[in-house]
Amino acid sequence: MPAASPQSPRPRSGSRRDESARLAVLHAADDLLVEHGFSGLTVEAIARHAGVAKQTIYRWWPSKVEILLDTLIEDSEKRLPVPTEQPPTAETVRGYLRDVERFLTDDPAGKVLLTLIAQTQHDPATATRFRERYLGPRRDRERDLLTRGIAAGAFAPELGPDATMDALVGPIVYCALTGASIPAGLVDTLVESLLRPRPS
Amino acid sequence: MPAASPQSPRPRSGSRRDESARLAVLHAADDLLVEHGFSGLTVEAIARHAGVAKQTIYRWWPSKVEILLDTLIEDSEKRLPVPTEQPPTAETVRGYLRDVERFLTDDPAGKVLLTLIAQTQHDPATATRFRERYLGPRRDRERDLLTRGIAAGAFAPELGPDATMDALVGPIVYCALTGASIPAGLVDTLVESLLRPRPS
Amino acid sequence: MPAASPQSPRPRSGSRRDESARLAVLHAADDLLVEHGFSGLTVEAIARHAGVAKQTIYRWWPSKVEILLDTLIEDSEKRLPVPTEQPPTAETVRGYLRDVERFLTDDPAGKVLLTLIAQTQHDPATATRFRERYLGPRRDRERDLLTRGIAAGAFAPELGPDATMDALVGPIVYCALTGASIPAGLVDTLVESLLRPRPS
Amino acid sequence: MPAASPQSPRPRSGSRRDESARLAVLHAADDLLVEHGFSGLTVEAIARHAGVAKQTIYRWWPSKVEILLDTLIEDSEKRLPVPTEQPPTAETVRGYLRDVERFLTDDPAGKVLLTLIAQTQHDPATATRFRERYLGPRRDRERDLLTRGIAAGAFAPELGPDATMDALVGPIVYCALTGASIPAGLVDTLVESLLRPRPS
DNA sequence: AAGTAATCGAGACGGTACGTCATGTCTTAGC
DNA sequence: GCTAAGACATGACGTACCGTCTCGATTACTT
Repeated sequence: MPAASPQSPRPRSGSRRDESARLAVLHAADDLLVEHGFSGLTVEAIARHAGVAKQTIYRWWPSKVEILLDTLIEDSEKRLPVPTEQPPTAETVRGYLRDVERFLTDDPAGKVLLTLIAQTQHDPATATRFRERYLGPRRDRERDLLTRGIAAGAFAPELGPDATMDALVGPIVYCALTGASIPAGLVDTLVESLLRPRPS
Repeated sequence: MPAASPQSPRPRSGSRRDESARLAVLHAADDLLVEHGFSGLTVEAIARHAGVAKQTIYRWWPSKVEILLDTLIEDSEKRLPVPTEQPPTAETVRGYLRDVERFLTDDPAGKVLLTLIAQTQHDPATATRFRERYLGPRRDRERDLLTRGIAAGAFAPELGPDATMDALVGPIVYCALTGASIPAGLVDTLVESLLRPRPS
Repeated sequence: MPAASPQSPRPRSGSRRDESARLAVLHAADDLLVEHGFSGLTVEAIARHAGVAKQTIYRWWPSKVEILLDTLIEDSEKRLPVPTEQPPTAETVRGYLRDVERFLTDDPAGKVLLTLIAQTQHDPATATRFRERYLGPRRDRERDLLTRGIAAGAFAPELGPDATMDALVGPIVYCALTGASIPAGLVDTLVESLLRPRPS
Repeated sequence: MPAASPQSPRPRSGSRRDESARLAVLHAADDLLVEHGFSGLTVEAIARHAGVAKQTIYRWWPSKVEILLDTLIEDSEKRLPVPTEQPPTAETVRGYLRDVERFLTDDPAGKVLLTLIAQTQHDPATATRFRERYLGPRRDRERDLLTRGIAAGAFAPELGPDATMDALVGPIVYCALTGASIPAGLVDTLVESLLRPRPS
């Protein structure tokens, strides 16, 4: 559904930031990315699609990457939360990895994530912002998850928490990036082999 | 080193394809990618840098992605060959993974590989060509490597050869993509945990 | 003198059409035509010379021919008006023909006229536009001039007004096109022979 | 009819100039001019159309204008000869003017003539060559025609022979250039008014 | 008869200009 | 003060021709 419908034009806002314009932009960006890919995601197209002036976009976002970061952060807070159970078990981690798998393959927001990972390769500024606003904070919570599990004796990975997380998530992201379907049993085997759960 | 020096103009070749022009383009593309990133990699810049007419590029390459594919294929044949030892051992695979690590972190051609993986997320045509020309053939040889090792009893992974390869390579690529340094011990642990080498 | 001097950049105009850009383009086109001929009159050169973006030209003019038409119409309204005296005499027509002669040989805008006549031979679309915007309206006023003179009994041409006008103007244009100087007495003889003035 | 038919390729010529290639080029130029106008008359199109290599054209003609000059000269020698009757009468001149009218309006070669007149406005080199090779020689014969008629007492123009010729031919060319049909009675009136034939 | 030279087709080459598109900055005018 | 609208300079896109060049085959003059 297009963000801007002709029959109900968004009322002009006046002097404070227009929340409906903000949402229209985020949704338009999402729609365009899914429909036409990153190449079709031009600022002009977003503006047209959102029924918003280009300048309104440039006023609030320094680049279209930041728009995508905004949508990604909002969406993945909701649909890919890092588990906070106390204490976490191997099953907790396994569930999270399955969520990551589902997010990357089925959720439109997963496409945003993959697109941003891709864009970090093309532009160092994107890389920095992506780490600062998404990867870093998420990794903090992931690290905490593993650390608490280890402390509770739920599992005992050979590697440190960060390296373990890379080893667990890396294959899933890699399959998603290369367009391969995630092999059945991959997540289970990764958890068994790398996390080394302790029998409860 | 620039491919075209003003004082010694490349001799016009005549009616057959000009090999020196081809090399100048490949080197210019490589240089520009490393120096200025993918955004600085415009066809016009390549042409300027290589001392070549734009049309010469469009005559032989349908897009700048194909230029990068050409450089990647030539470079990774030379500097990242899939081992062909008979029979392969766990050590063979470990060595290959270390080569992948080195290729991605130290070799300029590694940047080309990461860039192309990224570009596949932005453009489906690139994804197809990248799989056809690079990923597919390489994966065939990698699968063969694992299959032969399993047959020889050198290792016994839980997963099938393709999934095992994804699980081994995925973390390395993921770290490279996110700009993280590859954790010490990662390769060793992956091999031990996922490949499950048999004592010889 | 170039239309755009670096030390005094044209102020950006904003959301309405930039009149100074329009004039800069018209003058640049004129200058380039006179200095370098029609071959030197590329859109890129006009843009460079006028200190204007190519897109600004394409936004307002569908082709460089329309630019020339604009300059021609503005200039020939000013410097080659069709006489409107009431009633016109043979002397009025003779004066107009001398103005045509002077316009074609001495005025820079005359070169624009000759260039456009030439371009109509190369491009049917130009021919149509040239007739619609220049030749037609002018011929209407010329026809009116002759018709009024005939009605007033000032002259009595054998041919109809249009044919008479062709017979009077044709030789002047032909000489200008072939680069020949207009022969002395040509205008007088044409008026005497073809217009057949009545003694007052 | 195309100059080069696929089923009967022109035999390669060998060491002397290939007459059939020359004719193929001239015909292709003519065809392309008539069909697609001067803009469609590119050297590459001529070469393609004539089944000839571009270099073959550049070997023998310095520019496409010279190709057109060649066709024009050959055609107008045949189909628009300057009368050589001794002595010429007013009727001779009238007949020649009618031939000019027919040539410009009905003959494909007339389009070549108009195109070249046009091109002289765009390129001074063309102007020079056109005068040297076409206009000059033809005017010499036209001048001779009038001079002989005057000497024989057949007519007595007010103006000199050159100016008279301009006054006679100018209107016809002007009408042809502007795409107007030549008005009925124009030629007759021009002859009567400007040539002033003497009763025999 | 062999060697030389000129011609031909084909087409690659370094260029210039084309007309289109998206970028990010700016101004105007309405709310 | 924010908005929609949109003009603007910039610069890359991919295409079409330009005029020069080199190739290998073909043919005719020269010795």
